[in-house]
Amino acid sequence: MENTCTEQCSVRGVLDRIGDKWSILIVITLGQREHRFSEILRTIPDISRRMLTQTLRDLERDGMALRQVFPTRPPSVEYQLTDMGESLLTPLVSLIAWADENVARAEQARAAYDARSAVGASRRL
Amino acid sequence: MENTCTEQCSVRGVLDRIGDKWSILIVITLGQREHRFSEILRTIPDISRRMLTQTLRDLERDGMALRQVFPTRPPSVEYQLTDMGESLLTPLVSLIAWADENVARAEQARAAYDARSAVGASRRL
DNA sequence: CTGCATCCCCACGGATACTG
DNA sequence: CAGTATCCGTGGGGATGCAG
Repeated sequence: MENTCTEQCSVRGVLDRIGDKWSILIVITLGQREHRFSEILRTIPDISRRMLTQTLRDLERDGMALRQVFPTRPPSVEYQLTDMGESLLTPLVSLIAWADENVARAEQARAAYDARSAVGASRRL
Repeated sequence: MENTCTEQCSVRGVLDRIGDKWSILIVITLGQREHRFSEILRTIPDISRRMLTQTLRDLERDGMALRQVFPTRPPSVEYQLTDMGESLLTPLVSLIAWADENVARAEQARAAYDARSAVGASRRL
């Protein structure tokens, strides 16, 4: 099984779209229920309005999210996942599960590695 | 279920580590079998030696990959996944599967969206 | 409230050349 | 072969201000 384009291309395509800093967080947020613009802003405290708008547009463009404007005063906008967006939740949940199970181990590995490197560095002085 | 730290934190941690441009591709490559440095270089044609080294180091640091040096002339180095690295393959495969099933739909959605936008833009002239 | 425009910074990562 | 070192461009994304 050569991976030069079988797996690689599809993952890369997906990663280029949802592999950015915010897309997945937004998908997960909308996965819980529909949200208004400022609700997402509050749920993901460190995203800027600029990036939220932009990422939401991209998700909409890719058919992952739906944007629904209510002509109230002041106007309100609801965002929700499309079917495709919902379906992304499944693999995402696997990833989250993996993350929960492995963060600790990764952190230990990292600490151990850094400890080793520090020793090496001091030897080199 | 509030997500302000239940899901978000763990995903963010993972994403910050493997969400970069190359990590996942390398994990997938090593998932097929162990590889030497230049083998990976050939499998992922557009990665630079600089980034390959760096990403490999990070994966090693996080306990995802193993680095094994053979003192031959010239020296050779084998990289392989650790158990943790292997375990990441599972959620990754889900993601790849999702990607394969949905790239087409996403592309259509994107084209449709762009077509709509183009119309809107010309109306605005 | 929602969202677009502008300015600006910095770190991600490419190209290249050098070492063990 | 497997890196390391340096230099440098690009663009992702933050801050801010304005508009419907």
